[in-house]
This record gives sequence, structure tokens and C-alpha cells, in this order.
Amino acid sequence: MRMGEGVEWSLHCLLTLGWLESDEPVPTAKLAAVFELPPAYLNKRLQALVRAGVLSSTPGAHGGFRLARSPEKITVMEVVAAIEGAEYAFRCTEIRQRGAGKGRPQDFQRQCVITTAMRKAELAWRRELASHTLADLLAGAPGVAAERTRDWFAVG
Amino acid sequence: MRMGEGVEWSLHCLLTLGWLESDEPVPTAKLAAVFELPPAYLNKRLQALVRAGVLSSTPGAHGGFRLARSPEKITVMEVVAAIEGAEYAFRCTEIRQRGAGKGRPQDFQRQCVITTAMRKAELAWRRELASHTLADLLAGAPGVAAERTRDWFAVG
DNA sequence: GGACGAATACTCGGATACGAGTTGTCCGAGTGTGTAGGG
DNA sequence: CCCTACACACTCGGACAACTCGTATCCGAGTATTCGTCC
Repeated sequence: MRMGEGVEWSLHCLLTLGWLESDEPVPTAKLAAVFELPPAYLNKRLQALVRAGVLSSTPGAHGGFRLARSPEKITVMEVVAAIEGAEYAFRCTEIRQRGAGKGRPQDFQRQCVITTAMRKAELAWRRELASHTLADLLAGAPGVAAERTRDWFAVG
Repeated sequence: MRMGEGVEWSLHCLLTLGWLESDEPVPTAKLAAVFELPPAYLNKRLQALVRAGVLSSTPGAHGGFRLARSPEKITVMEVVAAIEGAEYAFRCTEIRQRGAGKGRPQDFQRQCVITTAMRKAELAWRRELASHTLADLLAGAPGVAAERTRDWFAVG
């Protein structure tokens, strides 16, 4: 089980946007240059964040992306769900109803214990991710990181 | 992010072995027939459980697999780790040290806040999975399931 | 009749193809800007 | 001098390939059984 790189990319970009505290939209090319990422692919991921309502995009010249909400209202869970999808990682395919259990629908009213256990674990994971906001991450990072980012944008 | 089907298959097979309560090893073909799964591929997954010390295998005629330990000592976490791998789903590639942050190793002594948050969430997930043993699942399932399984093996 | 040995059937184990999903790239649609021309 | 219309440059957005990982399969290594033969 592996999480895509897009999550790391997205969160770092959101941190960058949070540090800039600018109302000016930032284009994909600039954000990609900060971390030396492929611009077109990063753009694809940022689009997903727009669809999720985390970012807002402005097309045209001097366009780009900006935070759609204040960092306090953006949770890490939202970002992960926007990039990786909202489905559960464990998906029950009901193999218990095949073979030995075929043709006995009355035995399978409740979900199987395996699904229950896995879902419970995933809910704990989601709860943890939902408890961290972008503002928390911004505050938790060392101050030099914010400074460096602002300097880099001032120059470039 | 998606969990492979092997986890569901493995847990169902472990439940089956737990219900049988037999010292006789059960071959892959039988287990596969219970859920109508491809035998060869299921075998591949059971091998992983043997390597993890969850199952013990006996080759040759009348061979097969049996639980290596009592169900109370087998956690769901172990099974997931055996099938999906023990690595974390989120892997930090340190993109913060590229581009804007290049050549400043002193700024990156601690792990970044994103990695910390993700790891914390995964630990909550793992803790939850580790708290459930195979014995818990066996006890939580309806009694008719165990009965049906035993009947199916008695006939076939 | 009992014991030994070889042939056999059955099982696990790892090496080998196939397919889906993720990663990566490209070009078109749309918007703001700057400029040139006319009033 | 000011207004308007046009051409341009820049950006997002979705459609189009390449590649890695998970899925699926096959054949070889090894063991308990079974049958035949010898003592």
C-alpha cells in the first residue's frame, strides 16, 4: 500500500502559499520551480485541489492559484482526500459470499468482521489527519522556512 | 491509495483455518475453493504469511498450511504488514531540500512537519490494527459462519 | 508374512508474463495586458 | 490628449503516452503414500 507523491507535493505547495500571505495568485510554474517539480504534472494535482475547494484558480495572464480559505479551515485530511480519492483503502469484495457461502444472503446481513476492523482503523487514521489544519503545519515549521520561501519569491 | 486484495484473501483464509481447529494442514487448493480464488496466486500470498511467521507450511502429499501460533497471538497488523509490506504508506522524498532550499543542510535537521503529521496518523492506524487479534475476529463473527465452514470442509 | 525400495501422486516455492493505475507530457481555450490607431 | 479595438503573451484545463507496481500463471523441488518385490 503506497501513497502517491502528489500528496507531498500538494502539502508543500499549500505551505508555500500560506507563508506568502499574498492575495496575488501564484502560477504553477513558480510553485514547481520552488521544489524542482514537473510543472505540467503539478498543475494536474493543483486542479484536483481546486475541484475540492481548497484552492481557487484564476486563468489568464497574471493568473495562478491561491488558497480558497484561511489555513485554519483547511485540514490535511481534505488534501489527502482530494489527491488520493475519498474511497477507503480497504475495499471488501464480499468473497465470503462466493464458493462455500454462495446462495445464503440471510447469513450476510451485517458486514464481515474483517471489514469492520479495517474500517475502524481507517477511521482512526482519518480522524488524526482531520485534526491537523494547514495553520498547525505553518506554525509548527521553523521560522526560517517561511523566511526562506518569502526571500526566494521576492528574488525570483 | 489502495490496499491490495491479498489482505482480504489472507484474513478470510486465516479465519477459515481458525474455525477448522484442525492440526491437519490445509492445502492451497482447498482454501482457494472456499472463496473461488485463483489457487496459484493465493499460494503466493500464503507464502508471505509463512515468511512472516503467521502460517507454517508442510510440503509434500497431505501437506498444506496451518496457523503457526494460536489466534490470540496473531494481530491484524501482522497480516497487513506481511502482505502489503512494513513500510509507511507516506514516503517523504525531501523535496524541500531541492530548488529554493538547496544547499542548506543545517535548515533540515528535523523531519518536516508534513512527515510528522502523516506518520502520526499512520501510527494511529497501526495501533488500531495491532489491537485486533485473529481470536477477536473469530469470536466476533456469527456462529453460523464457523459452522458453515466446518460443514463445507467435512463434505468436500 | 513382514520389510525394504522404487515409483507415484500431491504439495509448496520461486521464476515468469499480463494488465491496471500512477506518473509524466502536450496542446487548446480563455483572460488580462500592452500597443497602435483614430477621434 | 483620451478612447477604442486589436494583437499578443501568459495561464489554466483537459486529452494523450510511458512506466512502475500489483495481478495472474506456470513449472520445478521436495515429501508422504503406495505398490511391488525380496527375504
